[in-house]
Amino acid sequence: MRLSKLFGSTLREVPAEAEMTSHQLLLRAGMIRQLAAGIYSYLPLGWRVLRKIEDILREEMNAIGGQEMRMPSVHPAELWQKTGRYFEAGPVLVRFRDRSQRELVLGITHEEVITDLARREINSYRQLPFTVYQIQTKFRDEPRSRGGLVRVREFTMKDGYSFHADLADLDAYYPKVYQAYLSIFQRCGADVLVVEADPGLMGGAASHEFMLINEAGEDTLIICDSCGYAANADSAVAKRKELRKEEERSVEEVATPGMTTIEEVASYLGVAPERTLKAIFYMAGDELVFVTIRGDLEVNETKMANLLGAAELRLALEEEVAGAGIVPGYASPIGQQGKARIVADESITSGNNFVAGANKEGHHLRNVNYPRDFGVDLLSDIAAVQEGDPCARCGGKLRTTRGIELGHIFKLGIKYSEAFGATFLDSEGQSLPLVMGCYGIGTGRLMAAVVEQSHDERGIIWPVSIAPYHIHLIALGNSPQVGDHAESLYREMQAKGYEILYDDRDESPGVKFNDADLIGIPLRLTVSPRSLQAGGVELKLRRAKEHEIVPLGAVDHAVQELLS
RNA sequence: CGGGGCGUAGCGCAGCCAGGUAGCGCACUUGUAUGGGGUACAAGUGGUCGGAGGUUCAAAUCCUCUCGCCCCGACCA
Repeated sequence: MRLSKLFGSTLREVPAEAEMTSHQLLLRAGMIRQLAAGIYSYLPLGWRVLRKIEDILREEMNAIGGQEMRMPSVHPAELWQKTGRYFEAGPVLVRFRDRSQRELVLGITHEEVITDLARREINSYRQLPFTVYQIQTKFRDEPRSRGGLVRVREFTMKDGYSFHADLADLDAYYPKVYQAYLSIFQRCGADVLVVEADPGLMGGAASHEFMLINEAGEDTLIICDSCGYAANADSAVAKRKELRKEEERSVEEVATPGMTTIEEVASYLGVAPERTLKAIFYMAGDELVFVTIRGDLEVNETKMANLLGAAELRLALEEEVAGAGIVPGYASPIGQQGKARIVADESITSGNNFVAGANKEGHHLRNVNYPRDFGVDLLSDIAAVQEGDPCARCGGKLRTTRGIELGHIFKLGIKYSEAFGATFLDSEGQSLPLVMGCYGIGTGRLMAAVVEQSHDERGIIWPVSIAPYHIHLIALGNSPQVGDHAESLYREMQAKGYEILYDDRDESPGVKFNDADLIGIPLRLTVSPRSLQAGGVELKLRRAKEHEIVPLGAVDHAVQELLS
């Protein structure tokens, strides 16, 4: 490709809307352009990168038995109503009507469509197991897109689905996908950390996320350096600090005028925060939920939402709390049955003689004990893991970091097959639901992640595997000799099968070098009067500092060596 | 959805407070010179100032409404 003819140009200045490094570089290098919030065009250079990522995805998915197929992006709403996700998904799912008033949605993922297909196509255990996948456009009307390609509304996703006769077979297949994913990310040049994750709206028993460690990432990760435990903060668990149990004393009311926060109450009464019970109120849909947790801990809202099976969860307003007959700031878990659903973190069992609210303005209670003094509707682990907490597995110190989710794999189980009645007959003639797994990777986000990880102050540094071209050929000066050599080198390398971008523009050396560094093609060849005088062509790897001069006849060999 | 910021030429910005018929840098076009890290000089092209309404003799500038974009948070398959 001749740079003089390439559609899409490099930008000297950073567009004002770009904050994240990958966003800035992809825009500046002429790879992508924004059309609307979270909606991007891929220019020829960016598109080549994306297609190379797709090719790697295909190879790796095919290698584990995946069959590529393609499903539509517009779905009948009915399909989504069957699983209930029509309502659970909320405004992220775009809904509209066609000319005959049929309700339609834009697919945010394809469990519904594939399960509906499987229901029709699969009758017998003899057809199992199988895996299908597609590389297809999704539209999710995100509350907020951000960071260029990191979080967009329209995006391309590789989504795969496997179907099994039983859970054991899914369990046996799942690690193969896991390995294939590791291989995909490694080949694309993205260093990932696999973490245990929260399946969320997808449902199912277990899931793993493949995360790129990055400060600008949207997810908080919990990591144990001593045993290797790694989890998304939304599902991470830690060992709880057990408090010394004292002899249970009887409940005693104390005046705490104006003290409504744990810090105020604890210091006023001279007790440690972990010797108090915190009360937090949520609205799950339109139900008021009273959460009680040890004073030194925080609630993890994702764990909460999962526990309650709530699609929508938000902090309750003070009026909503007061309206239920509970005194905000002095709420007590005692005697609240019927006013709200009472949810407790397991930490309330880890100590006793707690300070809690008295449900009376300006008063708290000492020596509150569970279950002696109050009952709860649900008792579970809903505490957020914090930096420095002890690891649940080995007791080591947990640390937190941020990450970008590049891939997510789920053991779905029978959630969808049950909803659709997707069953098969086993060898004994018994009708059973199909057991499913699903596996997703966002291609554009992966592209952005590689840039996040692999760049310097001058621009992108593509790995050979997904670089838009292998070679960036630069001709300097306007001497006919240079021009002729560059032209014939361009043709020769093209004929040998190299993907080569030839900067044939009449630009100054500085412009050409800077553009080459910005675009980030792995190998740069320079032909100039100076290089010819030195004996040939200058070769330089984008990631290297030094260059070498190679005679014209030996370029092919040297290139082959450098690119492998 | 809550908080903050910004919409003026393809990109980056000034002008707005104190209304008077739009400017700078880069890019682009042409020419000359230059030719190893965004080269110099000269001459040019390009904008209904996001949109609508209002105030005024006069609106990029003041007022009202509206649309869009970014950042933080909420949310996140």
